[in-house]
Amino acid sequence: MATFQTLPGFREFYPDDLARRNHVFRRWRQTAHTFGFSEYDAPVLEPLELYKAKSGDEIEGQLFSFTDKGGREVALRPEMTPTVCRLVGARANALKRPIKWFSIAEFYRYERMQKGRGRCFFQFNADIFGEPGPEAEIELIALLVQCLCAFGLTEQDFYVRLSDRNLWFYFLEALGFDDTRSRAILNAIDKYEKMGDDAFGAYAAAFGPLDPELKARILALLNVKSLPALEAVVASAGGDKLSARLQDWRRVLEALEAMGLARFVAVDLGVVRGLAYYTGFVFEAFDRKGELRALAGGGRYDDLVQKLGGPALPAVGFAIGDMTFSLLLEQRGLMPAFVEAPDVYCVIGGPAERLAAFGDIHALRAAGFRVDYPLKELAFGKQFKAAAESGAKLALIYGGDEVAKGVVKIRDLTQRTEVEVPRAQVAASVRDFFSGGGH
RNA sequence: GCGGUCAUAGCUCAGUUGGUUAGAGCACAAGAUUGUGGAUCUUGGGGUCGCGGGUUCGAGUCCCGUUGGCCGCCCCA
Repeated sequence: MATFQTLPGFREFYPDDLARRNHVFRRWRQTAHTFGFSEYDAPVLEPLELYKAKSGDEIEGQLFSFTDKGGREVALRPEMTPTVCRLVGARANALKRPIKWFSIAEFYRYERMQKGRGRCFFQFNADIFGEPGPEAEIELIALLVQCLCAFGLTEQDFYVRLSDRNLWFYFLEALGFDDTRSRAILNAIDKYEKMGDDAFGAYAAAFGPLDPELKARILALLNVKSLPALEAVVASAGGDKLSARLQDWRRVLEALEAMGLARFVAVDLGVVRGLAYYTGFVFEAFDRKGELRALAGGGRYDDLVQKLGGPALPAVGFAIGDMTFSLLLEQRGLMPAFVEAPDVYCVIGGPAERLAAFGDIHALRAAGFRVDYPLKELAFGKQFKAAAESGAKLALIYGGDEVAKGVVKIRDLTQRTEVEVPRAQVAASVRDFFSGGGH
């Protein structure tokens, strides 16, 4: 047993683990690029003040924070949003619009370990800046859905719950609640799913019991599960703000319908998301079985760039965490077994054949194929076993007979078929195999 | 921060009312095996029984503490 343990909540990635992690990151990155998002990165260590400014002083208890040797109060980043707001804010006037950015980065939070949650984790973050209308939400929800579908997940596996803090505020305003009371109500709504009626206890303690009729109307909105239901409940409250807001809802849902993504999206006003900096649409992705914590979450935060010292700049963003997401992929059998397999494994007869093979091995590698071979002399039987276990699609066989004839035997390890090709044509044959739908 | 539960090989686990030198399967390595597939057989390496203290002639086993894992609460940007 090793003398030193990893710090609690931290993870080590042995090659198999890292292969899976890289597989996930690679798909996320590809997907973001297909949507026209640009990748950025930023420091892991930031001034503590950046997070206090965004979330308040209480946040410090949940950060890895300390004083550095220069006396600066610093913290390991617990999220990307403040950082990306600073980056975009600093160059807001110079950046070509729309600003569509993403990152894949590690974050740190000083919290208790739980299933799907550790003290360090990775997130895929995507944000759109400078777009005040629901077009940004449309683009981001579509990206979120595709980031999950890219792994083979379907509407059977997950869905996105869409809600709207603005709609809630307008609705509560129409019911006669002031801003302070509205925020207390939203807190109750956030907890309602878990706590039921007790969720309104904090409100009652602060402002007195909630009028039963008002409560009934709040619960009516909370239980809305479709656009027609939303329209009906909202119509009962009336008001221009609300009807304008419904227009945004229709645009979002129509667009997602047109993309063929409506089956992934559920209207659900029960989602309001905890911390209060969201200013409009909010959304969260969950597994359909409801066994795991949230897969992803996001929403609009139009005031945050300015609050952090930048210009007024509307923004929408979301993040997918790697831990819960990987759990879901494993549960559904969607994590590939051979994410790090070589393309080609060479079977080599002896020292002389090894020298012959080396020329092809290096040429194939230089051409971009992943090629492996046994580092020391092994019996043929073991080499074929090693080739099969490696996950390679092809074996190149350099035996005494082949080398003497100036050929290489190419074995398709999946089909269990073999062909002999002249040495000079090995690279071309391998290329044909892999470009011809051979994998 | 609170509560429950657990800790024996890289992994999954046995280990009797406390009793010699702590075991198995898988994995890993070598051989059987000098030309064709995840097999089989043989052999091997690998453990301060999480750590520290206590009880005892004797502790993997009982007691206390501690560290860590898992599950839940709080929180979840």
